[in-house]
Amino acid sequence: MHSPKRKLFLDLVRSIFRVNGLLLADGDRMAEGVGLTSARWKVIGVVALTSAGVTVPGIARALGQSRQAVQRITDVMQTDGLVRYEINPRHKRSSLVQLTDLGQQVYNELRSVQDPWAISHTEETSVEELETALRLMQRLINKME
Amino acid sequence: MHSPKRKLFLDLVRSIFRVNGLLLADGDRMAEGVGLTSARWKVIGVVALTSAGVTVPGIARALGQSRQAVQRITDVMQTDGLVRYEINPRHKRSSLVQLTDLGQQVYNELRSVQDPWAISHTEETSVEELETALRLMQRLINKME
DNA sequence: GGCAGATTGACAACATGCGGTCAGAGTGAC
DNA sequence: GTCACTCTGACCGCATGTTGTCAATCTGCC
Repeated sequence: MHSPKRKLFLDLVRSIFRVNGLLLADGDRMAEGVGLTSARWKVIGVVALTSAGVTVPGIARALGQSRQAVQRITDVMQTDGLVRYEINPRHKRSSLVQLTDLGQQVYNELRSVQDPWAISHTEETSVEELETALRLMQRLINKME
Repeated sequence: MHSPKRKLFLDLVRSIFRVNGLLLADGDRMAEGVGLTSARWKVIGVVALTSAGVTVPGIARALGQSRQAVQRITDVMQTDGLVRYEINPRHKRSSLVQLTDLGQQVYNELRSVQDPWAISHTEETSVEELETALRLMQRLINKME
């Protein structure tokens, strides 16, 4: 059976692999100026949005990654002074990750680069297209996770 | 300025990261039965489509990856008897990668698992949605690469 | 209180991707 | 032919992600 959807979907899968790689490369270039990497601005984005602090496994769940991978990133970011670990009143071993002043400053700088980048990549794309694509992706996520 | 596109796009980016990870996990599960990994069926797919044989850098360009990454995969696949290197009449050092009989057989098995998987993930999605998403992704690829 | 099961941190092994570098091989302009 | 440039294979180091395991901690149920 020659389903046109099958080919379309596999082409889409290949394009996702490709865009993923290009986004990481683009992200690294953008983050370079502020001393970050793609992996770190993924993490810093989650931390910045939660003023109360977040545990490492919490970040991992938000990103859909393993807690071990996130732990390694946050450990390095602590060494670099971007985040600090605070005592978690609700868990003796699992501390809360919070941005330091430096971390907040870096996040602000990141935003000042990231926002124009995001906008420039959507100039030729309508809101409807973006919504359609996003819905499709979220449907896939729900199916697969 | 609070562009709704900005947030939509960043949400889309996050979903791409997530789907990429889930696809690799799904791919590994699927490929497990036939003794492959995600990285290998990406490569085997390119090789299978070119009966004349392809060079390693050619596969890398097709996948948008570094030739070093592909080289390592094909070296392992040669050891496992899935591909063989043939003399390239047009280049003394860069040989052509071709599927062995075993490789062709594994590719067929892969297809028999991959096709139903692809179709099952598009049941609730229209051709138009798939085309819109694919166009959007390809536009991004052109912008970024 | 006590116990089973889930969560977490720490550590390890491993796969996959990137970039850099070097020397050998092709290519094109002159 | 020669020279500059590009492409290629073979290394290397490194970042990021996965999984597995173990012990400590938390949580919910009895």
